Amino acid sequence: MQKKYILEMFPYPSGNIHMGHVRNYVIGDICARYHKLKGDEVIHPMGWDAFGLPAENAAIQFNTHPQDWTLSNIKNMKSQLKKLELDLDWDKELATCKDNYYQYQQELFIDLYEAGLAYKKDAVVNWDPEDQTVLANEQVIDGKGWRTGANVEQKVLSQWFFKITNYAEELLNDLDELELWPEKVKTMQRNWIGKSTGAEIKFKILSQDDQLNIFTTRPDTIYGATFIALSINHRLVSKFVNNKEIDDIKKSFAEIDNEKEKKGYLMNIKCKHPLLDKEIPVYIANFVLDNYGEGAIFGCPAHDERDYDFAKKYNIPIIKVIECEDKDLPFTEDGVVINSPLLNGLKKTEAIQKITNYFEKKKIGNRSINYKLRDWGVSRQRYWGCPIPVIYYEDGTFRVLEKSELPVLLPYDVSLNGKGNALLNQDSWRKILCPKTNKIAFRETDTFDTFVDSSWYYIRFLDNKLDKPFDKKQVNKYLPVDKYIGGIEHAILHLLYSRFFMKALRDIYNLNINEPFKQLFTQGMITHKTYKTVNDEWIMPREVYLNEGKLFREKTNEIVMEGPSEKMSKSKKNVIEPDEILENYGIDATRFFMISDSPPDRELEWTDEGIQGSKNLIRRIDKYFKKSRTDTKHDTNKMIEKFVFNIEKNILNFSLNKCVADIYTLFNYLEKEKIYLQNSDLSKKILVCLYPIIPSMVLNLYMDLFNSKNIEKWPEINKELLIETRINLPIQVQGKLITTINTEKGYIENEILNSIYKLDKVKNKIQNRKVIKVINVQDKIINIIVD
RNA sequence: GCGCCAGUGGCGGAAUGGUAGACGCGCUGGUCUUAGGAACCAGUGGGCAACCGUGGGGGUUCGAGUCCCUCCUGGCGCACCA
Repeated sequence: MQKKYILEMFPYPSGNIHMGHVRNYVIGDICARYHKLKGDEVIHPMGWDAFGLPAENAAIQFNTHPQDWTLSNIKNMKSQLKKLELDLDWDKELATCKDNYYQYQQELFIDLYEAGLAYKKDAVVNWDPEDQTVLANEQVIDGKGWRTGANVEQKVLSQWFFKITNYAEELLNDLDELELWPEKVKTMQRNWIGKSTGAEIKFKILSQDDQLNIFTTRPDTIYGATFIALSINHRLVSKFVNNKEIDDIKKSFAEIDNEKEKKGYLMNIKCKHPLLDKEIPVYIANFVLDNYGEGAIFGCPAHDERDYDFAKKYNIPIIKVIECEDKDLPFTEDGVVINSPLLNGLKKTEAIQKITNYFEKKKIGNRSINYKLRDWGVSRQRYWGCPIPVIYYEDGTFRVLEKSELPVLLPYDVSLNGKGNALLNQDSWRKILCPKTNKIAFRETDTFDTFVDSSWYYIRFLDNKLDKPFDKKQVNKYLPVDKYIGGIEHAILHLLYSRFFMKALRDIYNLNINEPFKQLFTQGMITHKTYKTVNDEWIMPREVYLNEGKLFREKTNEIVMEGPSEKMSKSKKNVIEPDEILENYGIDATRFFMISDSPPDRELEWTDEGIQGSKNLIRRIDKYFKKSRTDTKHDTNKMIEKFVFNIEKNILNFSLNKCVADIYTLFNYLEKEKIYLQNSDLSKKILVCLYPIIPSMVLNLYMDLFNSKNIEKWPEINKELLIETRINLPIQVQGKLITTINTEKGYIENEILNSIYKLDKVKNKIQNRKVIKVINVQDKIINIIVD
């Protein structure tokens, strides 16, 4: 028996499922049911990504407790999922907020710490002022918090980090082996990891016993270096500039739009050019990133756009070291090196090689690889998360707890006021007597980023009752997840963190698994038309009615304007509630529509006509099987074999919209020819194929027709039946279609040509021109070329 | 700016280099009547036609929606990454 681990991204228990969940889980459910019919050992679990801020916010707003709020949401959403009749392994259910999940996460943290993959350091971090917590780099989008949209501030805090950078190279390289991942997601991850190769060059600081390390991808332009620029947070800035000045500079940077304007301050130190007898000025500049390389650059204005802008503004010399016209400056393309004693006449790649070798020989630099990827900051200053199992002593030292001291349970009795971390004020929980040292100690009050929770839940699903995080044998047997289905919004965050976790756990536990998700499928969003009144008020689609070609709002009769179809959102009032749809159209029609109108990886527009069409088809199928059997001369074996073949192929490719087309085609044919199969074996075959898609009605029909609810195995395909013996052969003249003829496969070219030449359409086309060539692609096409 | 993906009827979308538009929605005409959010039948890329049609222009090929070059448009992602 083959194992198939089919997983949909588990939901955050916000209260209600939405149509996006429905689409996601229906796609997964179709796969899971198909594989079960094939006789595979299917794992198809579901759980809850249950820690996180909305619970705290809701608790304050509704005067409840995050735990109560979360658990009641889970209860409600579970009952909604049950209504969708998903074939899930509910005995594997887990919720990350329960101690039988998160205590094992604390164990994993201890493992990571001992393996050197978790560490604590002071760091400049992204602070979300609205959520009052730190965010990882991945969670800051365009300078704003990914959840709140608030402008992120920079703060220095002592934080826990996971050493994801240790795996940068592997995370990058292994993307190549993920053949069943969308190229788009892989590209995004590659960009995020951001590998660049180049050199690190040492610049001596004149009349100081200190030096600068500068990373560059263009060591070939070193002779054109005319300035150095540092980030305001660079080590040497605090060494040579006093705090007041630093603050002033920071303020001046804060006042301008740093993306549009370049600003710099000349420092009173100078560097020596590594190859020339020349002094280079050092600036503090707003455009130097402090978290890339060492936060320092050398500027070669002639061949870099930023450096050029900066040099123009501050009258810094511009020295050409690659041959080009003055008007082309800054010239960033490949060219012949000039003004560079060691490199003149070389092209870019040769020059890079030569100069880097020279640096290494002279010990003034070396080859270097840089990644944009930073270590993952996992501390969050929030109550509703997994406690980090660490204690601090009064002298400022800390100790990571031992596994025997776990679990560190989250206290229930806290007072939440929305200001800061509630755990900080819980001295009864926070303050302990350390059993090892008998000293007073304080628990870590930061909790884990919830992305830590979701980085290993697919492992815990394998056995949610185990008294350790997971069982090695089971992991080796059942991972990776064969099909992982979810939204593309997790392309970087969750999917990169999970890949890191899998690799880290592999190394710690000596597992055989390199990648957590063998195949990734990203389903598209569901969109719906939006409507607004002339006063810019969003209104619900169901309030709108059409009269004489114009749209009006019910009750008020205001004129309504139709907007574009957009992602369903409460603020735009274009949301469709799953519960309502299930009630009005039924489970099968709802499932059907989820796969009908678009390929699953593209947007699906919600339309009333669409869901109604699905319902009509359901009714039609039902009626079809209830018609009494007719004797017929038709041989439907071939037709149905083809149907089985197509459905199988299309389920395996996630081309579920084509399954819908296959179903229509089949029933169109059967009804047109009035072939009613009722309780025959052929009916059985059809129903088995329909079962993954519309299980509810298939079960009922199966019961009616065969007096059983045991759906048979997926039919073996008889390949001989798929072979067509007659074909419609297209006939072309000069590559253009003239006609088609119906003929036996395996015709003899000369024979068939004789009859083709007699066809009026062909004769008219050829007239008395000479046939110079005939291209016969056997059983495919015949193309006659005349002069 | 860089990267990725896409552009096919009124709309959603099908097409291993070999009959473009499967299938659905919508629309048109008709049938039926238990007047329905129903069902059934016929039609539906453009053009009177020869023919023309897959964003535009080139190319490869007997043959291009599909491959190559180039441009345009749209979406997504990244973005002062040294």
